[in-house]
Amino acid sequence: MSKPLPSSFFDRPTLQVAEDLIGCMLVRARDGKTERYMITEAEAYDGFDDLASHASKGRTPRTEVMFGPPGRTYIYFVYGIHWMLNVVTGPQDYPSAVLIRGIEGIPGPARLTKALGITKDLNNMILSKKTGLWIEEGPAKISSSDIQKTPRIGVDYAGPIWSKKLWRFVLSRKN
DNA sequence: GGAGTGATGACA
DNA sequence: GTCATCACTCCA
Repeated sequence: MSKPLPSSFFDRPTLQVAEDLIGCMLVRARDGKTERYMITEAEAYDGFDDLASHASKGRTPRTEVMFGPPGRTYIYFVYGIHWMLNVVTGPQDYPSAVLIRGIEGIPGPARLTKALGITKDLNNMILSKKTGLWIEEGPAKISSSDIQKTPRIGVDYAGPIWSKKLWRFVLSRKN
């Protein structure tokens, strides 16, 4: 099988990484089993000025991970209930990440973390087999015409400029 | 449509 | 220390 994507994959512009992640396989290894799911939905959070990004508030203990090196996990807790899985992108000291919003069979960012048993324990970890969580190339190259670009979800508070950016990527197979 | 839930950051 | 806010999901 294919190998985990190297950190160099994530050391690129965030939007490009987000789009390329569509169709890749999210792999979770635990309890002696390895599960693979195709990524079907992802969102980009990019830079200091993106008001929808936690990093726009500056460098804090929570957002520190987003400023770190690419290819790591950024996992945080929201609404007192849900875990979110992000992958850090871009260079060191530049805050950016891609939120994995959905995988095949499990739409919804909080549902997939629940299904895969992803919690704070996996925050700020390198995506690798050692971690038990990584991403591989997908079985088929996804054509850009099969990827929809839409506004991000749940970020109206960020104002019209940032909430309207088409930084959400969704796989839409056409048959 | 609205509740639930607790970490986080802002302010003092 | 307090307070408001939240990158969501579920049930009505």
